[in-house]
Amino acid sequence: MELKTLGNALNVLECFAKERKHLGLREIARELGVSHTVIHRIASTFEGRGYLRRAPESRKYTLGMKLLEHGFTLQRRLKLTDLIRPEMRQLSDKTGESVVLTWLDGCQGVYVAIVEGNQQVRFTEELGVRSPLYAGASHKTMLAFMPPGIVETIISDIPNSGPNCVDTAKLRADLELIRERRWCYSSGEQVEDAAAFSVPIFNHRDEIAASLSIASPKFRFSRDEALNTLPLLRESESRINGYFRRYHLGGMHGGIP
Amino acid sequence: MELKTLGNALNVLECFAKERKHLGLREIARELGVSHTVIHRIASTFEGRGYLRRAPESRKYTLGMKLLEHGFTLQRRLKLTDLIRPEMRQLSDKTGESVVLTWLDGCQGVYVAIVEGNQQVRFTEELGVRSPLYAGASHKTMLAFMPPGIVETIISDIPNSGPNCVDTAKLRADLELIRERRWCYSSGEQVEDAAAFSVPIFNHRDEIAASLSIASPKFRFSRDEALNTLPLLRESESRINGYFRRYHLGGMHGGIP
DNA sequence: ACCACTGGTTCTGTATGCGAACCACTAAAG
DNA sequence: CTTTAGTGGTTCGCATACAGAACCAGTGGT
Repeated sequence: MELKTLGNALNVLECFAKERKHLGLREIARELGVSHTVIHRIASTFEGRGYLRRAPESRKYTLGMKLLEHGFTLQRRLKLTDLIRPEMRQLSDKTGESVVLTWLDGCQGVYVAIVEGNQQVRFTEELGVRSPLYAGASHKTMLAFMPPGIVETIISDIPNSGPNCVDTAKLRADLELIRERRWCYSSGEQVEDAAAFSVPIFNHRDEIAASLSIASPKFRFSRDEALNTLPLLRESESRINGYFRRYHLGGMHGGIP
Repeated sequence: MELKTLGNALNVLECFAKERKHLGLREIARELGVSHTVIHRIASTFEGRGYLRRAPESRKYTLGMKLLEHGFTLQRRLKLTDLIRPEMRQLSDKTGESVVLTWLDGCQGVYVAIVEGNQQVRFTEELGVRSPLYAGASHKTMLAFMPPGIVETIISDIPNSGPNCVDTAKLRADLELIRERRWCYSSGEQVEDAAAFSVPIFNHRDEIAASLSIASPKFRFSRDEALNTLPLLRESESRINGYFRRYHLGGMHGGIP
């Protein structure tokens, strides 16, 4: 990070990312541990440019529409709305389950598109959520196809104790299997009651770029039930892979943070 | 605008909003009329934080996923995905035409959600596009219900010659009619070959907040055909209005820029 | 080998942003 | 009613963090 002012400003913006909607000047200042005057200057600059706005009554700040605009530009650029989401919708209609596209960004996975199934009980997840690559079918599927050096670094960074601890030996075996089969099934790994079935998506340079998953409550999505959907999943996979190749989407799995 | 550095940084970000995907350092610098060193510092800060990223081959910069995240947060907060878009989908299915939600932001309208109709030829528009309030049914519908003082200011700011010139007398009459009927039909106004039929959406404080429109190629959407859809439109209007009230969405039509 | 680019780095003067102390205001507490 | 503890907003001197010229290193074209 180079520019301190800009860094501060982005910190401010990211305060709003968590579920808190409205924040006061001093509230932000306290959280970031800087003077409230700093925040004031940042916030009013943001406000003037539409990145933040203020609730008329409480006078607190909220995210502004400008960010929605940028988000839309990006969605358009990733061909999400016009190509990929319709394809996902088809798959969801055929299987009745939720379909998720997870994008590889640096060393994390981001849910960028979700089409929910038509069942009463169905898997659902918040868009834009980021998580590390070593848990859950959608994420491990991507990890498996990353360059070995980077995979090593990521694995060695996994906390080997505490709530998020992972058996790295088993993980390595999993990754090997995923590479072999080009799919991954997991149950109750990332989300307690959910199971997912994922296949990898590559970019035009054959680098791993994303993963496409069918996700479901685990009681009706055993490994066998998942495997039944493989032909349908493969069909969508190949079409989406086509889009990635044609439009040079994805890739650049970036350096290690 | 208070902070120069942050202002510069936002300018950089907005360079990418136009349809150009990849930009080089000096390219941006030239456009903004500042030293390329400035842009370099800004860009690398942004890159480190995920707001920009670089294409591995061309080494040029592009928008980063972080902006997608913020966009999603905002969409979630506006209840777009879970409540409003499904309602719009229903309306679109019933009418066969595209349905558009236009949000009031300051003194401009922003297209925040579009559900396209099922017809071969149909109205389509880019999400996130901003335009002034004095043209097009969706925008005039909002203008009509803004506080009279602000309406005056907006009208007096309309260029009264040139390509975007508007007959302000006629506009005033239109607005009067819209207030009376609570709907607005326009044809070929904002988009040459399109017609639109709009109703206003208010927030919990009964301030104008958005507009809901049916949009169609104008050859199959005459004024009479539009009026036929009024009952359906009203139904959706009232439900969406309910969401706006319940969740305190919209409003704060802000000051004059 | 040259030129015209590119992104990246260094260094210095000064513009610029920082922060303690200051308002003016509101809402709750005494 | 006054007090107090909040709030957002403002001021101003000082130190610093940023701007920009000049620089390097790399690349692709001629």
